[in-house]
Amino acid sequence: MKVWTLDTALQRCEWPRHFREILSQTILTGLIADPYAASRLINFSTRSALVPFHYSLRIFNHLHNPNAFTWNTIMRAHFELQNNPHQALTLYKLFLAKHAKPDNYTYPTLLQCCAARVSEFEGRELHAHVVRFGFHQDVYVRNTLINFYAVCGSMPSARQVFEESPVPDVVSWNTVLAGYVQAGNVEEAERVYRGMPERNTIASNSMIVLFGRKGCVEKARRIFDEVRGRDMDMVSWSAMVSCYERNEMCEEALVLFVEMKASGVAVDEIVVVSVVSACSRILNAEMGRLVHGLAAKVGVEDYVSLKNALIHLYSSCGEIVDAQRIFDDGGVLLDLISWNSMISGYLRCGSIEDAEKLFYSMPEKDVVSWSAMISGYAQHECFSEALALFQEMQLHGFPEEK
DNA sequence: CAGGCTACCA
Repeated sequence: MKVWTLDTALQRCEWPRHFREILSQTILTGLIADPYAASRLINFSTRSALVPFHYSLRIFNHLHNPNAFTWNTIMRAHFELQNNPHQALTLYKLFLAKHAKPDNYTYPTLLQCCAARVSEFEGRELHAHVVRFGFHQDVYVRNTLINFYAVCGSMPSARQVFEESPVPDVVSWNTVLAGYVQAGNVEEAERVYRGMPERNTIASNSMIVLFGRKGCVEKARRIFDEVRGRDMDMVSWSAMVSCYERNEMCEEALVLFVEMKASGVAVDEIVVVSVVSACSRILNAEMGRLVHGLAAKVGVEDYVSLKNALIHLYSSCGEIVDAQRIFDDGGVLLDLISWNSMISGYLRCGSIEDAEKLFYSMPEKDVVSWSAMISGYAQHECFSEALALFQEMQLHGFPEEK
């Protein structure tokens, strides 16, 4: 069996049984000992829904000399597929212990793991490894480093990596800009934006978001109109709609959304959430209902944030039955926010008992759940209940934010 | 053979 035969077989693999046959052929012919062939196999198995993750792991554990590609693949699978960045970093330690040589694809994955864990210490250590192994000139590595530092709130370090880039590309610029946007640093963000060799949609969208968060609606709109002349995308529209909504300019948000639809841009769940929120603010259940219908038409009804926005909308408009229907039909799609929204909704409508029932049957509560219930009691002049619950909260406690 | 940046909610 040759590697190209293996590749062809994998391309045609459609069933778990096929995969097991291919695997046994690879082992029987001894091809599995070829690191390149093994890497093809692992790459396929981690990406394919046909192969359970633990099965891929078992294959990996039996390989004698996996190459960097294979290690990268299995580390990335832990992060992206298993949502376990910690395990990816643990594997990296094993990787080094086996004296395997990392390549230029190794660090982007690992730095993303550190960013996901907001683990500044580990990331700085990786940065040192990047330099030691000579990958600090790689623009992908640099860009993930910039992003990592930005996520950890270390903009000076992010800036330094950026400044020291021999050849920053458009993603480098966008990443450092996004860092300042996330930090809410208007001055530096504007400086970076102005200093860019050329404007691009992603950078402009970031600026719209930043100005929206800072209440500079006119500035946001100016950027939006600039982008409009070049190339705008769904994100530009969503960012501008959200900017209006956040700054309580709900009419403008709705008008822009209508314009967006008319322009033929696809409507997705994210912009719909902003529009539903705008309807909540102005207590316009009828408009919200239309948007709800549109969401169903474009097939984004199951999106949990949309359900939450709709629960909020209907319960704010006194249409508690509609809110309740969304909650009751939500099933496993619901999250903590859904529960909190439904409890607040009941309380707004004066259904203290329904709120209580839900509160006590919650799978888990956070600080919002407790304070919603406590202030709900207080607003309905159930002062002794409010006080009792407050004391219970202090005894019980709640999990701290992440 | 694969990797980096932008939009939403209580």
